[in-house]
Amino acid sequence: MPVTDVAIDKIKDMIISGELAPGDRLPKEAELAQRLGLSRSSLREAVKALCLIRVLDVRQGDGTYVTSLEPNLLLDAMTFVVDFHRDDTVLDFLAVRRILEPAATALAALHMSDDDITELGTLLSELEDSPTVEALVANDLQFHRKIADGSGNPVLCSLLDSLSGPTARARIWRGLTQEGAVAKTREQHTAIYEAIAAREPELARSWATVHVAGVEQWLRNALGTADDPTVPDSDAEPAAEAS
Amino acid sequence: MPVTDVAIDKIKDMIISGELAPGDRLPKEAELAQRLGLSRSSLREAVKALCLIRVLDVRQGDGTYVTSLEPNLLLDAMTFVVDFHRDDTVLDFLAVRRILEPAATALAALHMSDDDITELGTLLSELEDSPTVEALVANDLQFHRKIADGSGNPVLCSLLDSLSGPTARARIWRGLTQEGAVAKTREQHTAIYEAIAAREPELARSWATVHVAGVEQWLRNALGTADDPTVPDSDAEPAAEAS
DNA sequence: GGAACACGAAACATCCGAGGTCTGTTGCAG
DNA sequence: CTGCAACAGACCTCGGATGTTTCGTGTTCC
Repeated sequence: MPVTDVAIDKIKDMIISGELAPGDRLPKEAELAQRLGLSRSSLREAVKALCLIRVLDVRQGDGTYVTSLEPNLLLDAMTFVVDFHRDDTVLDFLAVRRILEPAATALAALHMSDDDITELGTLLSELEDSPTVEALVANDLQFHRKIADGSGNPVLCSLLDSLSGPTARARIWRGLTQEGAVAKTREQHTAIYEAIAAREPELARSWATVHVAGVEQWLRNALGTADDPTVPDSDAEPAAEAS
Repeated sequence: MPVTDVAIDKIKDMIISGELAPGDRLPKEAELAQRLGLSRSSLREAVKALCLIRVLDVRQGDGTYVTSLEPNLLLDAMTFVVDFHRDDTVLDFLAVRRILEPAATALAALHMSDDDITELGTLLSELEDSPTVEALVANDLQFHRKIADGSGNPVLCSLLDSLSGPTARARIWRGLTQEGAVAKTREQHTAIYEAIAAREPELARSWATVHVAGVEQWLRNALGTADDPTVPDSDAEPAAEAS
């Protein structure tokens, strides 16, 4: 195993074992390199990798620190990963979102504060009648994020946020607007909001299901998949991971 | 922005734009470094970071390649991230699993092949009466993974796999065995299996819910949280990241 | 003729040392 | 006490030298 990977594991262990707590500062490059038994160059590779997944945070002129390690921070790094996926796997991501979003919406109907619900309503009314695509995407993102946040579970919130990354969503919206489905989507958003405001978790869940399923259905058609929407290819699925 | 981060974005864009397809080989270090306008050292940091999240795969003596970019590969990197979380956030992860697992189980009842269901049953019968903790964890992991795989959605499968990482699960099992809950868990596993075999998605979903909720309940008590199980701390959540 | 071995080229792994840039602190002047 | 300037510490970037691994090629032996 390359020394860099060893260094990554060592640093990981130092954090998990508690030797390095969130917010702690790491020894300086030269010192840590000597302690782990490798050169500064190799150590920097390890640090950079841990930086990408938001475990470490380096500040030039200051030092290298362990981040807060909060779920939202670490899960946010997943957005980076989701960006790599192509159109043919977007449906799989959307299917997961179809599971999580209704659950989050139902939780939000139970746990959201009255103030947050008011803000949710404001968000809806802020949208103009003929918004730009950018405004639509931004508003849609905020709306769903606020609900996810209202579920009270930071992991669930971050996961949902990552699943429908800006990239994928922008592309979807671009297509939706071309078919004039904006009004329909807005109606559903309003219905979700009202269900949450009425503290009706099951109603909110149902509307969320309808909402996501609608997007899924549209996307499925747009991608040219004429299969039964409820039955993904079960037999046609090759056994991967063979080797 | 550091040149290394720029390089990461550049490489990312090359992949997303299709200039580099899955399985493609990157130009050699020196060449790519010159093309991106940085030194080999800095480029190596970028490559190492992309390597950690399984986007690139470097083989010494051969070259650097783009991985298959399949969901399971990329989501597997999340296991690394989950490892960093402490006990106080385990409940949040478990809550998400409580949402996903029943859905996956229901899907499995619909889509799993007869052969796979047979294997699932074999898995259950393979477990001895007084298994070691290691055997229990391994068996439990395989059981749930096989169901997740049977959902037909690779994203859902990988996500579930990451959520209940070996570390957290091992710790949970260690505790469960101490209270003699093994028999109960096995009964639930059997019930889930039978529901899937009977092609009863709703029954399978319910058993899965019961199963995960049981673990959640036990863990909540073990952690000493006497709060209302259905209401996470919504108001008590401090606004971190202030600075 | 085919297979095993030896050699060499290509590419990554690791290290080193020098110069640059940014940040936080310290000390002085107002 | 406040504001500015110089200083030291820490990370950033670079380019080259050397080691290690892999793959392809050509040769030799059976």
